[in-house]
Amino acid sequence: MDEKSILARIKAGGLKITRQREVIITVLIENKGNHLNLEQILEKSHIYHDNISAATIYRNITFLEQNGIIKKFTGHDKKSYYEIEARGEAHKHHDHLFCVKCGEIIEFYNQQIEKLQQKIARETGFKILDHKLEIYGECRKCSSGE
Amino acid sequence: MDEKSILARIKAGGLKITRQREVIITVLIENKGNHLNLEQILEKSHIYHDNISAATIYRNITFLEQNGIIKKFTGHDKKSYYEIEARGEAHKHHDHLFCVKCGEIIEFYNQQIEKLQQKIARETGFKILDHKLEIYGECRKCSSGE
DNA sequence: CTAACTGCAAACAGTTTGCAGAACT
DNA sequence: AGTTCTGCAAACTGTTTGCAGTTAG
Repeated sequence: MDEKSILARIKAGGLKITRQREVIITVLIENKGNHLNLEQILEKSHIYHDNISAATIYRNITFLEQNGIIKKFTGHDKKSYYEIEARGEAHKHHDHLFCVKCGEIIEFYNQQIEKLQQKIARETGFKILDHKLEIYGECRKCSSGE
Repeated sequence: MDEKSILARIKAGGLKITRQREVIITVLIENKGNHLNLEQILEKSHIYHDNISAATIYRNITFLEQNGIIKKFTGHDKKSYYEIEARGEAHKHHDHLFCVKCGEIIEFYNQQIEKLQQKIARETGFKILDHKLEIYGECRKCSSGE
């Protein structure tokens, strides 16, 4: 999903294109594949625009999340992290490995795990809306030489 | 893990057995398999003891968590939930299904998913320390009749 | 022009902490 | 007695909200 179509989506929602919104989206796209918390978004946004407040970021992110443009998750540190959805039409869900030493976050996708979840849901009579698999450990770098 | 051995563990740590600690542990054991947040622990504790404060519960829970006696996780509602570890020696990890409508939490365990995670870790050079799989959806009751 | 948006500061919710008194051993 | 623990209230942190002024369309 590129900036243009996100802005189009915003307009379609009867909302306005503001400098702040553009900047936030730019920052998220530039960091596609990363996972940013408020501070980080704030910091990076200031490169493009002097004064963007936390409130504005939260408000915009809420909209983006509700429209499936970004995905939010809560880290061990109780902060929320945001990540832009790379998906085209085929929504390719992915999960995360967190390195507890250096903080690196690695994405992965495993079809079999996704399928097993569907199986569990069937057995339990559960209708899956979403899921989140987080693995914590040490990445290659940290567990070898440090 | 029963109340007796938990209390023994506390003593071994050079700590004292207080009425509040006993009550908290009793409550957690009575609700083995459930997942309680602060309010719930507080409420259930008052059945046994008039005046237990939130601070005391947090402080004790921190100790219990650090000693692997209970497990904590953060719900979508940003509250922390606690659950006593049922494990004997063979630590049987389990994961959770959350009903977004009624709030019910169902546990499950799937050996294949655990194995696939190990496989992913191998491929990524990652050393797994812990993991968490949370599935959100509607439980049987809520998705049928309501 | 006017409805939506923003920054600010105050409000919130969950959790943590300092302190003086209470309780375990 | 001496140390650890507790309740209380105040402090903290991340997030949300009300408001008056600003801006996009």
